[in-house]
Amino acid sequence: MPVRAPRQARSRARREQLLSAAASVFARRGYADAAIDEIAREAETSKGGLYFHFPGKDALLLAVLDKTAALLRRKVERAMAEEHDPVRRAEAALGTLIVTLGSHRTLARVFAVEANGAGPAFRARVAGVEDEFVALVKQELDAAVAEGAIDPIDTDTVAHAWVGMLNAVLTRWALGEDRRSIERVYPEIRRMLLRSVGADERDEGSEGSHG
Amino acid sequence: MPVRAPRQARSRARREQLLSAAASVFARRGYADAAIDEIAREAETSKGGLYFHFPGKDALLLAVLDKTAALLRRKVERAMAEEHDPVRRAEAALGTLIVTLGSHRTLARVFAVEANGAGPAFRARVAGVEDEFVALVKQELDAAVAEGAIDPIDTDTVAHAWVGMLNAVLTRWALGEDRRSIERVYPEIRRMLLRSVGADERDEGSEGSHG
Amino acid sequence: MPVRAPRQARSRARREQLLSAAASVFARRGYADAAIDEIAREAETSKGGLYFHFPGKDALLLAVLDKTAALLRRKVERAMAEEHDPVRRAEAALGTLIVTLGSHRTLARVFAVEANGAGPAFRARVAGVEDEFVALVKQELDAAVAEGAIDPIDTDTVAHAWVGMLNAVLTRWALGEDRRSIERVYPEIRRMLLRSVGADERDEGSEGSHG
Amino acid sequence: MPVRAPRQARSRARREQLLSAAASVFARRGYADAAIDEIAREAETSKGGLYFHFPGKDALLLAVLDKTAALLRRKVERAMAEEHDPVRRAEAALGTLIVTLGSHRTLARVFAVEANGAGPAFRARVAGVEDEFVALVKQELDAAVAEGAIDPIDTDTVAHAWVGMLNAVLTRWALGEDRRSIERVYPEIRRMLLRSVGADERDEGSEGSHG
DNA sequence: GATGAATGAGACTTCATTCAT
DNA sequence: CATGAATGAAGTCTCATTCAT
Repeated sequence: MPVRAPRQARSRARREQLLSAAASVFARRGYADAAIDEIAREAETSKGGLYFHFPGKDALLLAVLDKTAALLRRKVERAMAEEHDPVRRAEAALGTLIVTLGSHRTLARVFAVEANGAGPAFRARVAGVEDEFVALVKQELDAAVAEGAIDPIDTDTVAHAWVGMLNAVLTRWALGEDRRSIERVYPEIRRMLLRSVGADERDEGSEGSHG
Repeated sequence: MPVRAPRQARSRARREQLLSAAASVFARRGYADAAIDEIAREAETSKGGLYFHFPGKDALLLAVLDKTAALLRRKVERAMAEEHDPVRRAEAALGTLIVTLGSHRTLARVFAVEANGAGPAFRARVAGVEDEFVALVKQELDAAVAEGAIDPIDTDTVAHAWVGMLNAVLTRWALGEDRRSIERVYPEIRRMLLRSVGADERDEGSEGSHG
Repeated sequence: MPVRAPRQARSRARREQLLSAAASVFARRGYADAAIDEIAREAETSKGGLYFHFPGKDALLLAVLDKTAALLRRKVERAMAEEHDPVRRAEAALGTLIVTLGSHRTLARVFAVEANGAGPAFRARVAGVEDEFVALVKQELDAAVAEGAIDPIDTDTVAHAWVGMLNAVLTRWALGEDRRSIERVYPEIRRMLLRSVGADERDEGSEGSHG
Repeated sequence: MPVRAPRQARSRARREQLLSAAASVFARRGYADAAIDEIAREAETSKGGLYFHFPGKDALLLAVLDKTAALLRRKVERAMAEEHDPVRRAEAALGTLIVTLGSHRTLARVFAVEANGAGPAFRARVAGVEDEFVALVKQELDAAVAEGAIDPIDTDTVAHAWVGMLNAVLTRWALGEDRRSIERVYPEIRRMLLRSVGADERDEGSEGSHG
């Protein structure tokens, strides 16, 4: 079946084009003001073509969200696997989030901003992903507390707060209101976060391989 | 003209009704999905009546935002005036933000969530207000550093981070995804924040008068 | 309130205009091919104006159907009230149906043809009206049987058949495939129907006042 | 070319599959709401395949109509050939129509209902077929009048009325609003029709072989 | 012959805004 | 000041049809 493969490949490529165009338009105009027409045009296809691949505008946003989530998961997992110390693993997770979204401003904006203004279903999707990362962080904080590396704290609240703070930083940056490169700001943030749980931060120089 | 005063009063009352209805509908439906009709109905007036008081839907949201900002400013100023120690003043500002929005879920939601999904103009308005509070906090942190009360830090970044974290906490809560009362979570957050700048937190029992 | 009355009047007039335009377009194009745009244009208003009065295309058809049904009911009731003999009353009902729809080709077509091709909901509406008339006829046939005026028959089946035949005649005529005036054909049909139940048809000359 | 025959056979089989699927979907959804996709799926082929066999949706309906007409013609001719008495021949024609469509609810529905709501071209096709049967019936009625078997009547009108009534009965039944089996109702209808032309109906027991 | 991705015209519907009364 | 009917631009989505593979 020499026809199948190329067909599937083209189809998948179209899907990616559409997803990427959608992210771009959502980021530029906001979900509500994004026109299907514009997305189709930017993906160099037609409205009908778009609807062949996605059942509706909402599915498009959901797909962008899911794709972003998958990307984040992949990167974070890899980064955490390289560390063994709990605090460092937690910190690697957060740092990877920042670095990854920090290099995809479009995705960052859709993920951190537009999804929130687009209705409960989308918010829920993002919240679910956030919770995943909160759980990841909490797990490491628990381990760190257990082995006495940091002060005994309410790890759930702190994990939420850490992820929340990153979210806030990312949101600000994604909105273009923070001119400084996000990577430049992060070290100070990290120092703050570590200090907030009484973690020792002597030997940070050795890592810097997020992303 | 003895008629003037009551007329003005009625007019102002209408305005308030409309503002309150708008906040309520924006919070419930989101800005994009909020119908002018529904706002008018909830304010017990007509579409035409609404347009007499506000030139458009956007003006309505902007007005809600401004009203909320004024409320926050008022409360925060008052709370800060009661404290003299820089760290405590900073902390009073943040606590007041939390307590105030924490008791106006509707406003919190419009301010922290919907305004962000509604377009650049609205975001800018909110960002401006946030910056005010960042500046306020930074000013106190600078003073605290100067008098050696806390570690020497990048006060700008930390101020942003603090306000950002509060924003994240508020957003989460406003979206109804955090079941716990916001006041219950805040003490742990505050402890974290103070610790993150190396502030001493011995004597917290003495204050509790935010709001 | 000198404003109220004229406003309501104008509103009602618009509604009628729209209903009439809808009937006309539905008859001309068929329900599926009727464009809201065309109906609005023919009613000399705008698409939005139409949607202010009717929630959707379906409601428009339903309203036309209901209006037609009401018209038929009114006329038939009046005609039956003028007769006292059961067979004549039954016959008056059918004759009025014919004469009334026979002078409103547009309504006839919408009622007898388009409603059937437009989906179950519409069909059901028409079927309900048909059943009303079947019941009316059956009731008179039962009376006629009871007093020995006609042969003992399955009055239910016959009533259905009578109404069905009229429907068939009307449909044909409404579709424009029967060039003869419908009133011209009806006498022969009536004779047939009466004969089909063994009714005596001596003195028909005295009546002719349907309509 | 030994390949020709099987190829043609396969092609014809496809056509039949498509026709049958089309009838089924038209009956289920109505012509306007029937999706080419669904027809193709039900025929276990693809959209492109369908378009190879039929130039368009309309051709599909027309073909279903023609097929149905051919079926009816065949059955009616056969049934009429078995009778010699004019009235009986007329009656055989009608009875066969009822019995045949009565055992093909799908075809009945497409033929008697959907074709009417689908536009002039389709209506005309059905009307043409109806006229054929009207002519057939009229011819027999004329003969019956000529030999004095029935009253002198307007045979054209009566023939139209007879066919019309059958049509009404079939329509009702096809729409599923008449729960009784159509064969069960027919005898009473037939009695009515015969009586309506003054035909004697003593010896009905001998026939029952329509279909 | 078959497939299914792509097209694009056109449909319905929504809704912020206007304005005569 | 208020009302609510009217406007019309803009948007999402459907689907018969085409065509490269």
